Amino acid sequence: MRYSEMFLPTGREVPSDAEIISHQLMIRAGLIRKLTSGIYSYLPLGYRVIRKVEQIIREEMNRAGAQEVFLPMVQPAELWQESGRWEYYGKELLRLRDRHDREYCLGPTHEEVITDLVRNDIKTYRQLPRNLYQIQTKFRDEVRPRFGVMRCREFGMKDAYSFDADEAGAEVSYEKMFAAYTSIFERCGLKFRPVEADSGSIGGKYSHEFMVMAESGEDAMIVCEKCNYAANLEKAEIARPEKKETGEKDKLPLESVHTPNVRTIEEVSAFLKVTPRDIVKTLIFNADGKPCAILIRGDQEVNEIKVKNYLGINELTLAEDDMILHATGAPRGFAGAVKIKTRIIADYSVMNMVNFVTGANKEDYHLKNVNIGRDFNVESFADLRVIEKSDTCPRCGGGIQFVRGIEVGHVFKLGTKYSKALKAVYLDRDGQEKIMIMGCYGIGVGRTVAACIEQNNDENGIIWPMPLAPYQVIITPVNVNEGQVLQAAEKIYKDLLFRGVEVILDDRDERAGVKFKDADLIGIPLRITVGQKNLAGGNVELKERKSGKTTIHPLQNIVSAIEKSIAGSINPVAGKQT
RNA sequence: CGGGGCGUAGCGCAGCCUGGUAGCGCGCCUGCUUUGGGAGCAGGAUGUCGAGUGUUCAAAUCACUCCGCCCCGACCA
Repeated sequence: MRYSEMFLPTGREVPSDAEIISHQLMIRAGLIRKLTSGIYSYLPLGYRVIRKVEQIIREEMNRAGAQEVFLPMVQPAELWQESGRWEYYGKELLRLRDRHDREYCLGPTHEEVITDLVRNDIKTYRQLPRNLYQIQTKFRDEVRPRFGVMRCREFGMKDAYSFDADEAGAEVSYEKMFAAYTSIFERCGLKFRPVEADSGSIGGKYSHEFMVMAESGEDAMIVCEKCNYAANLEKAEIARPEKKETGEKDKLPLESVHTPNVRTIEEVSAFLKVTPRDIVKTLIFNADGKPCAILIRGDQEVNEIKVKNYLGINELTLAEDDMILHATGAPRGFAGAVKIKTRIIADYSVMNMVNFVTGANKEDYHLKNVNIGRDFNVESFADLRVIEKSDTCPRCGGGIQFVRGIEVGHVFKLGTKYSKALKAVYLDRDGQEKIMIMGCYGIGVGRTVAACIEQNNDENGIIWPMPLAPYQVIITPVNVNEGQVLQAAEKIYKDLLFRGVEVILDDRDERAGVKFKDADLIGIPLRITVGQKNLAGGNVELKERKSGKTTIHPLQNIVSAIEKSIAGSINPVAGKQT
């Protein structure tokens, strides 16, 4: 493409509403423009990158045996009512009505549609397993879109769904997708890692998120320094400690202390001259409408997702004042496990505590020397807290590190959540009706592009890895008014086009500096500079965007040098297509 | 949904407090010079000042209402 004919508006100024580097660069390099909050247009350069990612996804999905479909974006309410998510999904689901006043939603994901499709046309185990995928625009009415295409409302996503006859088959499907995702992100040239994650509102048993490592990432995770355990902070497990028996004689007599207006952990520890580690924090939660007490050591934090999963409930919030009053008999700030009128679940952190401090369930009083077993009993001990720097790997006991990342892919084992609700059943070998086992697998396409920029940029702009680069080469004639220079550049341009290289010829009548700056900003991996000086010796200059290294090549060798460089930096599809 | 901020030329911003001719830089157009890292000089175009209502002789400026956008929080594949 000739630069002079391209729609490629680049900018020098950093847009005022772009916070993170990828957002700034995507606007400055003319990849995207915002239409309205959380909704973006992709310009030609940006769309080329999107298509590169999509193509890699297609190749790897096909190779894994998945088949591409294209599903509707507008979906009838009935289907969502059938799965129960019309009620459950909340405001993120954009609902609309047609001229007949019938209700629809814009698809934020496609479990319902795909399950409906499959249940109508798959009847026997002979037709299983199947894995169908699509690359579609999704709409989620995010509360707060931000970071450009990283968290937006309308976004491109690849979603795949697997249907299996049994658990063992579902496991195989999951493993295949896990492997395909690994190939996809490797081919994109990203530094990433799969981490164990909570499965969120999509539901299902367990899942892995594919995280692109980036400081600006919205997700926090921990990685083990020794083994390959890595997990989202929400999910990161904490090993059960060993139970130490305390002799009855070590338990000091229970004592009630007047603590006027002393409520928070900080206030209590200061008032009683103890550390937060000596206090057991009693949090009253509203668990699907019923109160539940969660005990945890005073210096630690409850992981609400763990609590939610442990209790197997839908909604968990900290209890309102009147629920606390009702459950404890005291206002907020004085809750304790002794004689409380709720279930009591304790985090492992309190399992071995002795002679600790708690609220007294009485206004302005706390208890000292409280002991489990003697003063109260807990229903069970469980892993309910947020992992901390001082914790160790739950698998191998090694040290852990806290890192941040961008979630670009997520693979779920859905089980029968949707197939059961929507009655996606088949007949097995024995003529028995069985429910299909599902899996679902997503990749954020736009987000992958943004994540790539987060990992590959410098003060001059984007540095595309070759597999995602919108163009592989840019030819920069230093001065288009010098006939020989332009002619030489045109010749190289035609030769490269002929060889199938994706190339831009910067034929604009601009000063060299402007062209260099633009070439760097839009991040084309290879730049051929054609200038009077080198040309006099029959040479041109090749500059690598990533390393900044320049090499001089005779005119007749430049095309082969380029082809060699490109071949060396594209990860081809391994193995044959199916 | 709660808190805060912003809306003035394509982009980045000043002007508003203290009402009276709408400005600056970049970009854009024309000409001349320049030509290996965002050139110089000269000339030029571009605005419902987010919208509406009110106060006033007079509103970008003051008041009220609405809309949009951004940030923090809550929420969230």
